[in-house]
Amino acid sequence: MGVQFGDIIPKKEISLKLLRTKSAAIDAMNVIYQFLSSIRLKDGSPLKNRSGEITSTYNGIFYKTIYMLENEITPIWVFDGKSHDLKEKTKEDRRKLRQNALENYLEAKEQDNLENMQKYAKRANFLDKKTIENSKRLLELMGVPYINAPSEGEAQCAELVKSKNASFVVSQDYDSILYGAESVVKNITSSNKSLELIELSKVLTELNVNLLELIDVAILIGTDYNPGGIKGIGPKKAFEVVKKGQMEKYAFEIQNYSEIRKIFDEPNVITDYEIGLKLPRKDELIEFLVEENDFSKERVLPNIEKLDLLLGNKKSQKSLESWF
DNA sequence: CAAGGGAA
DNA sequence: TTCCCTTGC
Repeated sequence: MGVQFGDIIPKKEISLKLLRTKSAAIDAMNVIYQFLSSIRLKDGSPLKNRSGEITSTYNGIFYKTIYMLENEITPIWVFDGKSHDLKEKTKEDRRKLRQNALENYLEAKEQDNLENMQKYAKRANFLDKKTIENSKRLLELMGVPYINAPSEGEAQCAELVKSKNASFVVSQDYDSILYGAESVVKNITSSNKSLELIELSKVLTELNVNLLELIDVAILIGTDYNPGGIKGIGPKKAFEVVKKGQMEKYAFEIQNYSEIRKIFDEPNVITDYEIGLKLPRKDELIEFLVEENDFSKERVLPNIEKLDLLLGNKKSQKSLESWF
């Protein structure tokens, strides 16, 4: 979900072309949940293989990866590790929301209410361990790198940008900038929706704060580690408080304030990882998609060939990561 | 969400 | 060619 900065954070529209030749650190969980809620049949049910296991996720990863490579963007998928203890409440809240949605879905189903079935099915996304493991396996077979973050994926994505192993983060949330990522891109899709670029340095200069102050703003509004933030304080007031140097007045009201600040300021990340592209393992890929998960062979084969071609060309060229 | 096919 | 809509598993 992330911090609700609202309209306060400056962003700009960009074209896909601007991202050409760059590497993207993808906040995998964020994107996978999007796949799960949007890749659906008419009745709102997700795609499944013959055993009833959900395959929308694999569909999304497969086609989005190819789409990015086609546009000369190198994806690096970053998966969450173990979340911080302080996130428990947020996780529990989300579980409840999903459970609620599931109950609403079942009720709509009983009433044969297709519209509500679609609506609630999209919110009742339960992701199991096996789906995550298989997602990683799929990327491996495709020859595309992924990283297991020790903790938050968004923090690891930010590390990749900071170390210039990626140029930007792909996520629908802004949180990566709090971890110090210079660039976050929202809405990388093939639809007409415009791409949105958020640049940390622009955010800081335009709002006239430093990163630590921005983190304080986020904590006042509410983060995953202190959901809800301080009652009565939204984005606008939060900036006022921080700019007037009044953070101390509120800090004591926030449980674990300094610990939360540290999560963003000194994120738990790794710096030793493998991000090279390989050639796809075609036969195993066909086996995974077609045999195990019932993708249509007719549709998958040309895409595997495309992937092979794209990666074959790409492996030789290495570009230095930076803007402009 | 992206691909694919048909309409514009 | 571009747009729109349906399908995918």
